[in-house]
Amino acid sequence: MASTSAGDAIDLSGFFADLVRCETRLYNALNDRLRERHGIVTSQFEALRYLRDHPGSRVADLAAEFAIGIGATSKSVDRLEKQGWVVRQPNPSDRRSSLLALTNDGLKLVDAAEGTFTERLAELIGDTLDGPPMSTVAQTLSELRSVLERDQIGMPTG
Amino acid sequence: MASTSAGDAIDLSGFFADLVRCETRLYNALNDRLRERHGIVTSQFEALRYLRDHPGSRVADLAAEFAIGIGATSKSVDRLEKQGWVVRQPNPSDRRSSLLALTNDGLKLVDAAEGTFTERLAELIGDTLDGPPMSTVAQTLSELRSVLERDQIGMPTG
DNA sequence: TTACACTATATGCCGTGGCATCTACATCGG
DNA sequence: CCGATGTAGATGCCACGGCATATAGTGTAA
Repeated sequence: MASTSAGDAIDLSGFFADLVRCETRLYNALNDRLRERHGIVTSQFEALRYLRDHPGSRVADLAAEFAIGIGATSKSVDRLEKQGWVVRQPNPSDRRSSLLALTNDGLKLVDAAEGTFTERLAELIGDTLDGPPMSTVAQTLSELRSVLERDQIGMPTG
Repeated sequence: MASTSAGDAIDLSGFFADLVRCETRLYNALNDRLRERHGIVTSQFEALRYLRDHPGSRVADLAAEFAIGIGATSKSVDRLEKQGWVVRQPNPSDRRSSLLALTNDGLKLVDAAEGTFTERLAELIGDTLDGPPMSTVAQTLSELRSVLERDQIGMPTG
């Protein structure tokens, strides 16, 4: 009687624990490598990469992408700006907000860090989990993410 | 030529992004509900549940479970102790460390919060993703977690 | 144009984690 | 038993996010 069409109810707590623990350890491991080689951490790399790939974004766009608060995002941009990797440019169509852009240094940094990031990620999971099961996981997480984003689940207040 | 035996190389960066974003949003959503109903956040719930299920644990055991530093864990235990949910008991076999135990209040709290946690988690993912794909995801993440833990990947220094 | 409601984001205070450091205790070789 | 080395965890300083609040700037309607 194993494996009904709906699947025997999954241990959601266990699943969640595994999800969080994988995320924590991968994030930590990537932080170590990125800090060592480029002096940034994963969250900074992700922000810079997002800005490279989405020119003209505003603070609110970053916040929505990463599901962190607007305030936190603003401070995070302050720090990137202080390092000279990002600039706030006046937004001609709304003076309340700024358009964010990478500097040349910022661009060089992301491009360099991307190699490190990808390589380390492959070491961490590419070599270990491969093939069909991994595809399923990737696709399922992608769907779950879409649903969570569609329903605005887990967006911080500020 | 789709679907070779190793699977066409997965976009690891995309997978990682989905993993992190799902984790963030689920964690935030659970935080909101737990804070509202029990005045704790997910990390505290997880710590209390671990202590309930692993009596006699030490600070280092918590740190290893959650892949956070010993120092951070010590401070986290301070806060739980200050709330009256946990006590440090002298460890008869090693006076450098303490054995951690839940108080009665702590036990009542975890048991109550567990219902909220499980229920909210089911709302968030149980209803959305069900059946075989989800099983595969759960099992694969569980394996990935085991490998990361076996190799001590992503353990903070302090 | 003036008032009012709304929106984008900046800022302050707090909780929490990383990392470095310090201390007490444990352990091992002699 | 003694000194050297190792280990558990406590603590200080910093980075960073949540949340509440403050400040501009925008849009709308009278």
